[in-house]
Parts: sequence; structure tokens; C-alpha cells
Amino acid sequence: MLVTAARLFYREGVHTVGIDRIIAEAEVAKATFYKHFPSKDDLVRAYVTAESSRQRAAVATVDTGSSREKLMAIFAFMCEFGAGPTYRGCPFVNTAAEYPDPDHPVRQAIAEHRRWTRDLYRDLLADDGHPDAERTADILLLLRDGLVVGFDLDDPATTRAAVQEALARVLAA
Amino acid sequence: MLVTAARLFYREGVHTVGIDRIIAEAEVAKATFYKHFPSKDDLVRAYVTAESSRQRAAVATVDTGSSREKLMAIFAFMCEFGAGPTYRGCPFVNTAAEYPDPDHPVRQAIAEHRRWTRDLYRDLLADDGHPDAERTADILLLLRDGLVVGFDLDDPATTRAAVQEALARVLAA
DNA sequence: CTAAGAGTAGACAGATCTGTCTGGTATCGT
DNA sequence: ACGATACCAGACAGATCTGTCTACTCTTAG
Repeated sequence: MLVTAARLFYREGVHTVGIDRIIAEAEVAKATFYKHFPSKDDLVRAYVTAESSRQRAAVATVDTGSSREKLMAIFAFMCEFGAGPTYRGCPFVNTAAEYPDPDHPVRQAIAEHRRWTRDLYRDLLADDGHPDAERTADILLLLRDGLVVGFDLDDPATTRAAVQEALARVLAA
Repeated sequence: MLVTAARLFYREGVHTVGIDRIIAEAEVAKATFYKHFPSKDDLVRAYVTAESSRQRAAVATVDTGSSREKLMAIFAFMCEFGAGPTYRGCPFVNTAAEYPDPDHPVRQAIAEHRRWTRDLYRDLLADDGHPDAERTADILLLLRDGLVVGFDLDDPATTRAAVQEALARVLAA
């Protein structure tokens, strides 16, 4: 059910996919759905937090040597995934675009994932001995957002090359 | 009419704003609206191209000395605007998030604006004598996308500082 | 003066949206 | 065996969506 919703939300957007679509494709009764999720927004929030969990779990599996290599592996993976045919951009950025109110629970879930992402970068940089881990983490978050938008809207090969070169320049300092 | 639609689309998103809202706030009859725009998608496309024209015009007014200063002024302006209370992210990125199909006319209009943006960066860099204007322009586009997402979703002051530092590191090479 | 063009208000059609409710069926722990 | 719980299919309500249509008013050019 959540898996089906996630697939549809990611591929087609949140507002364009109705409850009827989801329960039909998940082969679930409407009453069952509304028992699990009191409203559609609850489902959207669950979608966001589930996606966040997925990404945290994915990062946890990356256990290549140093923190620097780990950081590089994370960006390499994002590039690899972004170049794939099913890529539709970042679920958090895309969903946020459909929720203008920053105080909305969905937006708060997104904000929380972004904080985790930034702190992940900072910790990896600090562990690698980077002299300015805080600011550089903010820059890597900028780069990450540019990455997800670029792979969605522009030529993947160009975006990949730009990301690699940008990483080199940003981390060289 | 287009101005009203642009305001609503930008503030609340494309799919959430209905035709009825637009004609009510624009104080226009429904038949009049459908005479000018055969369908809502036509209006959305007009919104995107109008926004593109606005940005091109805004860039044209920047006539500070060198190309380098011009580039800096453009990013400074984006930061200034992004820190404002009415900022809701990039209209192109946000709208693209609601149109998954890359072949859709709306997406094509967005793609065209992105090409213009990238070429603007490239021309300014080349005019400034940058040794790798092509690749650096791609990187600046990454940075731009990170900027618009960051100012929308994160702390503006942090994002501004990150953008400035990132610009310095990217252009230093 | 008049005919055409453009705008207005708003009813209407048909689809779709979220969310509720009814009634029937199956599973499972005790 | 039996009550609780969870599921099913689907009708339904009420709102809202896009887009069409009717009927009327106003302006303007010939």
C-alpha cells in the first residue's frame, strides 16, 4: 500500500495521484486504506518518512573505508541512480514543491530529512579532518540539490561531469 | 489575468489552483479566459514563458562593468530575492515537479529557459576569460538549482553564506 | 445606425476528488 | 464455538475540477 503510493507519488506527483488510483493499484479496499491513514496527507507524510528511512538505510550499507571515500560513494551513487531511466528527481524536493506551507507536517518531515542529510555530510567531512566541515556541508547540500534537479531536467552525462568537477573544486579548498 | 495566474501558481502551485480561483481573482468571465487560453495547460505554459521573459529582462538591466561583476550581481540578486519573505523557490523547478512528462509543452518551455540560463553563464564566463567556461557554466547551473531549493527549504542566512563560499571555490579554479 | 467583436455572469455537464458508510466475508486467539 | 478484528466491494455524499454554453451588455469601426 505504502509501496504502491510511493511509486505513484514519485512517478506522477502527489496531487495528480488520487486515493482511488492508489487503492486500485494496491488492490485494497477504501475502508482499509482510511483505517491505516486517516487522510491523504497522512499517507504523504508516511511516504516522505519512509523515503527518508530508505535513504538512511542505503547510506548505512555504504561501508567503504574512509569517510572521504564514503562521501564520494554517496555522490557517485546519486549520480548513478540519477542517470537511470526511472529517475524523476528528488522525492523531497518534488513533494515540497507541492506543499507551499512550511509549517505543514509534510514539509516538516522533509525539513527533518534535509537536516539529517546536511549533518551526514558534516560528520563525514569532520571525520575526514576537513578544516571547515560545517560550511562545506552546507555547500555539499547545495550541490546535492543541484544534482537532483539537474539529473531530472538536464542531460545526465553533462550533469554527472559537472557534479564530479564541482565536488573536486569544492573539496579542494 | 496572466499576472494573477502567475501570482497564484507561484505561491500555491499549479495543480492546487483551479481556473475558478484565477477568474475570480482576476475578475474576468470564464468565457473570456477560455478565449485567451484554450486550456489550463496553455495558461501554465504562458506562465512559464512569461516568467522566463521577466528573468531575461531583469538580467538585461544588470549593466555593471565587467562580465565577472555581472555574474556576481546575478547571484547576489538571487540571494537577495531568495531571502525575501515571499520566496517560494524557483517557478521553473517547482512547476517541473508537477509535470513528470519531459515531452510536455510545459516541460519544454522550462527546458528552454534552463538552456538560456546555462548559456548566459557560459557567455559571461567566456567573456571574462575563464579557461573552462563550458564546464564551469554547468557547475554554476548546479549551484543555481541548489540556491533556489535551499532558500525555499532551509535557513536563508546559511544558504546565502554557503552560496557565496561555493561561488568563490568554484570560480577560483 | 448597425453589425461585429469582446466582455460579463453564471448555469451546466461530466468527471474526479476526499472521505464516510453499509453490509458481507475471512481469519484468528481463546 | 465464538467474539473480535481485519479485510473486501462498492455505493454514496459533497465538494471541486475543467471546459462548454446561453443570454445579455458594451464598445467601436464602417
